[in-house]
Amino acid sequence: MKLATWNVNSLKVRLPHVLDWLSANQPDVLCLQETKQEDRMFPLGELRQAGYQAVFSGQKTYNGVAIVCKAAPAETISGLPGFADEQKRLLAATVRGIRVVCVYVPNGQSVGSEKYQYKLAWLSALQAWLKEELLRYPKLALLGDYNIAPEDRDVHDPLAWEGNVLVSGPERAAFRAIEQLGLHDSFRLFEQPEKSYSWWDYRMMAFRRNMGLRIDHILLSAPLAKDCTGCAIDRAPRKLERPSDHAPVVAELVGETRV
DNA sequence: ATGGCTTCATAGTGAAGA
Repeated sequence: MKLATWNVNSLKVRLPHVLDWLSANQPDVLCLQETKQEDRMFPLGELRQAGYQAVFSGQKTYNGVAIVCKAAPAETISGLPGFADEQKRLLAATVRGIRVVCVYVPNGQSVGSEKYQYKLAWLSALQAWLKEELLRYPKLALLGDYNIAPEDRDVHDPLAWEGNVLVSGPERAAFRAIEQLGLHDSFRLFEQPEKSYSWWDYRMMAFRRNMGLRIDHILLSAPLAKDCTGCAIDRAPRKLERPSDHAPVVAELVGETRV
């Protein structure tokens, strides 16, 4: 069982990359963020031809999430229950007995801004909802672009980034609060290369210089974490022409998890 | 260097991302 997440920064532009990546990697589930596409434009036909089904919640220009999967998705919900929000940032579906939650956490713009407050409020609502969702679905995976680098080792230059949005204390505290629900950062269950990142700025040749942040994560509840055999960031698509600024993250689970 | 790219909505630039 292979679970993956990828912020594609426009599914319209990145569809060829996504189709190639699906074909080469054959994940069971791929969560997408920043599809930036209304639902009526979603490329369901192309994905079906590649052997995938999908649920999606999109909008024009900004945000937008999708869960692409081989098996049928069930019990789909979109949006954070109890949190009024125009922005399409959350999608949950049950796939082969696993509750898959796909999130595009707000960026926050800058510490102290209105968008930063919205980010913290959103994360707080997410945490509260997850607490309930975990009671209903003990096998839960939370995948997405968290827009939080949890630790200094997830930041290429911690000093330069100190206190900045994506690394600030309150954001990291929100990340830890979610972990404390019993969700494990699958990437850190294993030994990893130094300076592992999932996002690099388009500017300054940041990718070539590996000036990145690890802000895309796959968190697993205990019953899934114990079956997790590996987690890796796939830098290959970031090297392509016209890449997304994010790389896919993949977690592998042993065994056939069924309802 | 408070920018550097990239995308989108637009039709010349501006917002937003991270």
